[in-house]
Amino acid sequence: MGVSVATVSRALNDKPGVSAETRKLVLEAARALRYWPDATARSLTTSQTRTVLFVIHRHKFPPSEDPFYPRIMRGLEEILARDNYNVMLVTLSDEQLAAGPEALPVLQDGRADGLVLAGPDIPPGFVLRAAASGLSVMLVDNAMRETQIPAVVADNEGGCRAATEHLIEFHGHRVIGLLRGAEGWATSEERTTGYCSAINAAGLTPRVVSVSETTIDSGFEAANRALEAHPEMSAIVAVNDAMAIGAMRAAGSRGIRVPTDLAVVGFDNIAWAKFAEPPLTTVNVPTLEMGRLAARLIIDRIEGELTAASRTILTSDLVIRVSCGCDETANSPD
Amino acid sequence: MGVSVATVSRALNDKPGVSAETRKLVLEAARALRYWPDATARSLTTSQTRTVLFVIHRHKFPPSEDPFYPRIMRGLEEILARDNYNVMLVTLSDEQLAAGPEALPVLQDGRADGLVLAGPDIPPGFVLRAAASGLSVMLVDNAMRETQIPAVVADNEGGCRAATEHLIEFHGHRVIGLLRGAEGWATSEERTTGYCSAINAAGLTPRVVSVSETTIDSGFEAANRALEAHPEMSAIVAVNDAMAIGAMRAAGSRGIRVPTDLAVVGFDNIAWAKFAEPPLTTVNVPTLEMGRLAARLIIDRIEGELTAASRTILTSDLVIRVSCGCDETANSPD
DNA sequence: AATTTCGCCGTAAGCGGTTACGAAGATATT
DNA sequence: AATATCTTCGTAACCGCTTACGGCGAAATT
Repeated sequence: MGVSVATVSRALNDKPGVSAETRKLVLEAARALRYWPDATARSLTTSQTRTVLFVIHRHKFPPSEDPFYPRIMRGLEEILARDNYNVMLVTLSDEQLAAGPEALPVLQDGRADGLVLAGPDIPPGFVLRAAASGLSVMLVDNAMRETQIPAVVADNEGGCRAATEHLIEFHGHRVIGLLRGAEGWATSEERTTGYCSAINAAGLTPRVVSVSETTIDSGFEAANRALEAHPEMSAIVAVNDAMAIGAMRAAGSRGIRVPTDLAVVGFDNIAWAKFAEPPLTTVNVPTLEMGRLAARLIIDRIEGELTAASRTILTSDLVIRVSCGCDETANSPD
Repeated sequence: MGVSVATVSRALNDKPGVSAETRKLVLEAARALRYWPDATARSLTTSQTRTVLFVIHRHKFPPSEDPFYPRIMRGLEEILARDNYNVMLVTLSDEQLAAGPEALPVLQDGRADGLVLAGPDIPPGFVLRAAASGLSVMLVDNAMRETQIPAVVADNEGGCRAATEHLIEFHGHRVIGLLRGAEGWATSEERTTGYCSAINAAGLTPRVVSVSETTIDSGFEAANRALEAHPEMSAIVAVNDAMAIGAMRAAGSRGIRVPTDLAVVGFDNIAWAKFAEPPLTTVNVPTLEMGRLAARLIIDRIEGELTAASRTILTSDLVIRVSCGCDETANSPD
């Protein structure tokens, strides 16, 4: 009603310089006319888009057995949405990852304020160059110890140590095998470190079997190798749930009962661990929380309130189910 | 190198009116300077953002047991990215869904060219009003028969009919139960229809048990009810894999062996169906393809090449594993 | 009563592209 | 050689918003 665009802008953005009554008038008119300021035009002047990119290796976002990264993305979106930020999904092929961020228009054309790089498959060079290109960058489920990029990760080492300690101290196991993945995969390395530290602290001998993949089938195979090499083995820790389930199958096929004759512990607490036969004791990775935290941190970065590098380690706690020999009634929540 | 912005714009956009040599010069310069046209500014003039929103009920995106919708989103992203489109994740609460699209800035501030509404939880009113607001709209995994909105869905009826027919014709079952979900859930309704049509065509009697949820536990319970009511039942069809797994557990707890004494078939082909004990025969839902197809269709809509309403039904084919009594070697691929 | 101060608001520039329009040079037509 | 046509390219307006700046009237100060 005869009020200038400048005043409207100020009123809608809670900026000073508008009287209370005109502000109210503008707000009411905007509501009545269903008027929403154009995000594009706004971005052009403010040079902030209020969108962040969730960047991930194409093969790590589904198809995969467990919605690990989707859950992270969901946590991210949940918190970002609260602050009127949006999240775009960007899945990248090996070639794109190798070519680097400069070759990707999405990362270069000013479409986003920040990147959340998820998963350990993002090459260090990619991360560094992305960070150098002026965008706010966060890592999730990616260690990159060597860099200064802020990251949020699960406590892989602590979680695996806790699981191993539980087997030793609570159940009194003395021969405990570890089924681990390929060398170079940081997550597997860290979990192995946790296992070894618990084993060594108790004065026991590590029994480690490595396989290149971390699937049910490779867990099956690895468990068979472990049980053949050490028939006296009474417990197995696997670096992920798929391998643990494979290990339980291997035990079954050899007439070894879980948990009576063999305790099995996994890692990740995938959705189906609870429904395995028997329900699998595992280490929970708080994926939703990882996403939520990453959201908070990248918003702070984008808005310049946080500049220091940080490494946030979320605790991964043991979810006790029957496969480790505990009573089912002793279940921790979920 | 002494060339105007207009020429640069024309060269970069493959527009006519630029000589081949200047075009080459511009391209080279752009590459050398790592110059990318600003997406925001471009959007402002062209009034197209090249982004589409993947809208879904917050509880249907993970956390959930199976990455059903994430896989659809991935298929969507894959094809959209080819055409330089981007996809944003928007999860909505019940209240937001009820309030309607007008109340959501993301849908109103010109941030996107189109919406992909996924899952059956989007209220019809929401869909209609979203479509009326000028955005291109697509439905995925959502029937909405009554409307004119283009949709891509799985062939729930045909899939369930095929599964039931397989049990009747290939294995000769005569008493086949159906474990279905709550009334009003369209997917469950359609699958039930498919079951009934096969049963009726064979001159058999439908044996249907309804439960309000479709979880492993409710499948367990429903199967117990079905087996008690009809001890002669030799096969069970469940409207999803979780219930089918519950049914297999119920059989096990009653000393009924699967598939020897009871055949079980699920629906959805969730990731873990393959690893169930025994591996579950089920009906595959081509989630990736649904996403890919939705991408193609919404791009066509956005670019105005497609205006007619359409309903695309992707065939859901039977994945034969051992739980229906077939030999494991008869496996179809994945 | 004249002046200063201050709150409120409008005018206009600018964000970085795209594109209609017109100018200028090259080529074809007479 | 003069004119018409075509190609190539630059100038400037515009997209819808934010914000620096200045104007204006009311309140405060002298």
